[in-house]
Amino acid sequence: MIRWGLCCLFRKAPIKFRRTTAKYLSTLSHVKRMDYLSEICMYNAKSLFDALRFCRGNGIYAFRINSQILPLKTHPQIGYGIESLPRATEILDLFKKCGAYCRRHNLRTSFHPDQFILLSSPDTDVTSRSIAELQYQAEVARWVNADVVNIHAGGAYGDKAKTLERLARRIRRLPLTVRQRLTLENDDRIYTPRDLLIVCEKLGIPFVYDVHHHRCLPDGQGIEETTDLALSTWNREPLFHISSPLTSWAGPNPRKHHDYIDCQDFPRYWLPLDITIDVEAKAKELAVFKLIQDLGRKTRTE
DNA sequence: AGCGGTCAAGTTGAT
DNA sequence: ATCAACTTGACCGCT
Repeated sequence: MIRWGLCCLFRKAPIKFRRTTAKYLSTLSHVKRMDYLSEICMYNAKSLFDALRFCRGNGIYAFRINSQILPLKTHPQIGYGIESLPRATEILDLFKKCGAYCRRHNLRTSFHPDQFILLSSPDTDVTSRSIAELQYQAEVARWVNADVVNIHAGGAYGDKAKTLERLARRIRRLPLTVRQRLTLENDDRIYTPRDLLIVCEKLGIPFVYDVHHHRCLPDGQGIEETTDLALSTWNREPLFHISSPLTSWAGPNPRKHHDYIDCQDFPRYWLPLDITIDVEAKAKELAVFKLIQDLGRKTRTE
């Protein structure tokens, strides 16, 4: 059975997550700043519970948690520890309640730190900030029982092979809480599945296969072969990504995501697999519903 | 109440 | 050398 995954937000369901900016926070006194952050973190923890309840009620059993769930947690100037927020225990308990809910109802959660999180950079300031961010996301992952913190390999820095070696070294040295959850995903500009599968196999890190990125940046290996190789890197339920191009595959920028998934883009080979598939589409939960429906209709009429 | 400018971060590639 | 793209809604502050 496929476990369908929703990414971070909702199009129609009235569930929102709040954020703030470093600029605004820096205009507040320390006390006011901590109060404000506490309020947002509390709100987000409650929203996460709402999100999980919505997903469970609608047949969506995987949910990707936004990196900003605790906004600006590792910002170099205004970063903070959860324990220094007012009502920290209440916030923590809410997150742990989300974790218990996931365990009880077989929901899977994951994190996907964004493009600035780079373990492969030659700049050690960049990597140490990235490691701090990964530690924060892994910490929240522990509270909510998330088993994936998924990143890309980063830039080429003029030499992909050297960069991948540097990446492997940094991954080996990560704290266990991070490394146990870390996964690598192919991107649409630089690192293909073929590049990353080698690293993943070598390090025992699972590979998140994004077939849309693979189509944007092919490597001569087919979808079926890549799927099999990706599956073999997982010591738990595999996680894959699907999306469709905004305009068309022939258009100027097929990398941009569409509101929905064109079920022609969905690899038939994936249909019988026991995997999680995150649906990366701008119509969010509506896109998940539509894809499930379209695939059902299609397979019935064939 | 509504709208517009703005938002932590790095890297690449177009100009 | 500079700057948009990547991705992206939600925030604050001003009208």
